[in-house]
Amino acid sequence: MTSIARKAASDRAPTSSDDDASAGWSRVTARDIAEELGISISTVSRAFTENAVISPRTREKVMRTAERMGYQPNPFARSLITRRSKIAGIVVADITNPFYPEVLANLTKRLQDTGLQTMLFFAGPGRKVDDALPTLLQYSPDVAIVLAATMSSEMVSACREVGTPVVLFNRYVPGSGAAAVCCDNVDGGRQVADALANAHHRRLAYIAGSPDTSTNNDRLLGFTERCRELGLDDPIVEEGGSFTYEAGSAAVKRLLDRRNPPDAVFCANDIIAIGALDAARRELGLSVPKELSVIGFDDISMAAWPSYSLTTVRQPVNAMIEMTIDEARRLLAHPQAEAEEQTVPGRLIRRNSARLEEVS
Amino acid sequence: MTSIARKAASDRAPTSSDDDASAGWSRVTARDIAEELGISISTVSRAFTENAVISPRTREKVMRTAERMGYQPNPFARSLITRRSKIAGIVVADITNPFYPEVLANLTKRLQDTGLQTMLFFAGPGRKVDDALPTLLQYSPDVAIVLAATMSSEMVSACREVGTPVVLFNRYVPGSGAAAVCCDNVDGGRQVADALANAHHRRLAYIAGSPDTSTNNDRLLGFTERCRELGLDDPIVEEGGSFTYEAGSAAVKRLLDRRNPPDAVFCANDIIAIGALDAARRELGLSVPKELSVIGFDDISMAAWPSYSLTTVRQPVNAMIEMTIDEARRLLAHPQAEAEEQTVPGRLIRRNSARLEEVS
DNA sequence: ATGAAAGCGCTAACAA
DNA sequence: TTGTTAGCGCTTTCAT
Repeated sequence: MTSIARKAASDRAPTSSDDDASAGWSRVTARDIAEELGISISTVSRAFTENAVISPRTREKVMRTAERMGYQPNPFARSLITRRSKIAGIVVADITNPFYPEVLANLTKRLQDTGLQTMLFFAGPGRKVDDALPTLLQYSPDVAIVLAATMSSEMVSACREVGTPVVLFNRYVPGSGAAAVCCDNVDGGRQVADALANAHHRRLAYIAGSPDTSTNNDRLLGFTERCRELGLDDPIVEEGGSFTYEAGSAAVKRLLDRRNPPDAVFCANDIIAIGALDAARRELGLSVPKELSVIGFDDISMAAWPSYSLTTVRQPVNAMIEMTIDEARRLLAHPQAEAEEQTVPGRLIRRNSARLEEVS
Repeated sequence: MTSIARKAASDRAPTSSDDDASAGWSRVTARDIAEELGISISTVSRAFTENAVISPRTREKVMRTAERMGYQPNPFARSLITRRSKIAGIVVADITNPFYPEVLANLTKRLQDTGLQTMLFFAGPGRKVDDALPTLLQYSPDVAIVLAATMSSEMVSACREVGTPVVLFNRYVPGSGAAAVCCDNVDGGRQVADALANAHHRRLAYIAGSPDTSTNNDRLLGFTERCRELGLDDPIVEEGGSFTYEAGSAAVKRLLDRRNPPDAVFCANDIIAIGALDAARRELGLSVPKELSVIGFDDISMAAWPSYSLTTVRQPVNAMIEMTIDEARRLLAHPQAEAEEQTVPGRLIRRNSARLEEVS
């Protein structure tokens, strides 16, 4: 059967049966282009391969007919051979924090710029990251990027064993073998302590987010550490339980219900801070920042909204994304390279939710 | 060369050269399982194929060794033959509106429940949906889902021609051949007009979002339509220009700057409404809802925050997601079926940003 | 119920 | 510079 006959046969419309579940129409393949041009399939392939030995003229010819006939190489067939899928698997845990949609969007865009497409997986309540990974690994992505979540060291090893490096974004698991890109959360906590101390706040509090997350712990660590260095009392730590508005709102009420309430609260992230700020103002009738200073972490776009004007530690998202991509590419190029845990400093953005000294 | 030898050869660790760019280690294949068990590759395949003729005992045996050896079928090789990728391509345009991250998350989860993995593409400023589609189509997804964006009819046809049905979420393009799932935006607008009229508001305004979006136009259409039916003046239409906080904030200021300012504004979505509400309260010193009623659309989680307590039309997100999935499956099963444009009614959620009559 | 063989669409040696 | 050949890992007739 000639290929044209084959094509015609498969080109026929699906049967008229309403139950027809045919997968649709046949696509244009390299073979079609080859036949159209009277050249070999390999040559067509070469036209689409960078650095392949092929005369510019033939390549040009191939590209034009490909364009005309609507041919695009089949990435599945290709990756079967090249053993590179050109796919990045992204696992997202917490999409309710507005910080992450933006990261996801920009990360995906930048990945796409470097020729990697994104397969998306959600972890979250009832869906552990570890559970999502077998499915992810089926697609042998060239890299797995995990946003705001951790995974077991065993899973990281499993990934590397099948050749998929893992990059954690905004989390780290020391000794796991996973690369990690984080804002310097410890330093961020310290910056806040410094700023608050300078402005003569003396009763400091910290509203925690999800326990056992490196972001939460490190921000608190730096904050406490610096308070001690400055000879201040340890901050009161109020467990929020999660990185949510409600957590912040409830926690600040408990905090201000104490005999000796704080005059400044540092919150584990912006959403908590906004919840705290709203509750302080509207439910407790406090004036912010006059009676209470509130500081967050992340600098999500809401933080700049006039009604919040939240003082916060800005995470250098774009830099972090670039580092993530660089690390991914590095690990891809050198599979047995050591995974690096990298950190970028954040910067305190002074707005109007905290009474701070003017910076000179 | 025996396959064991082949395997051993490819199993060797990458060379020690630091420049080594090998793609990693070889994975377990069906062949490995077959050899381990002394059966044929076909049988291994059958064990993983639902409704395949295979004895329960063999299947069980295969599954166990697969588990033990860490074998999972390669979806690329599989889809090369089956001509089904088990992939859903999702195109997202506007991730800054908090409505969509949640949709994306839940949609992806539900898709995954039905056995479809998600490939993610971002459109947006400078990246038209139409531009993202060729890449998307390369992966021959079983369905393309477009969130909050439109595409050209030609592109829709191109998709269907290669067997990929398109489902638009929260947009529609009549006559394009794309299926669509929307909240009933016209009806939502009408509900708002009714509620406002009942509460004796007389000077109504609408703050528009992105022009030329069906969501924006239909909400306004229903609102205006119903105002006329009720014998009210046409609402003042203030162009916001986009579905953003800043747009809402700026628009409401212009609106209240008029000689004869409105006593109620209906906003094209919640983010606009929140921007309007903040500006009205904090920049113009108005009391909401006493001096101005503000109503939004979507019911994002922020709308319920105490400081906003936004009255809004709730989109039945989960229902819409189910409909999207159902439509996708239907189109998949019957490739030549007519694409349907479906609509679900929204519901007005009465909170405290609008002065409305009590409902009986 | 199972195996052998063909081939999905492509790339990568190897020849020519 | 190009064509030929041999698969990548899998599913699917067709025999058995």
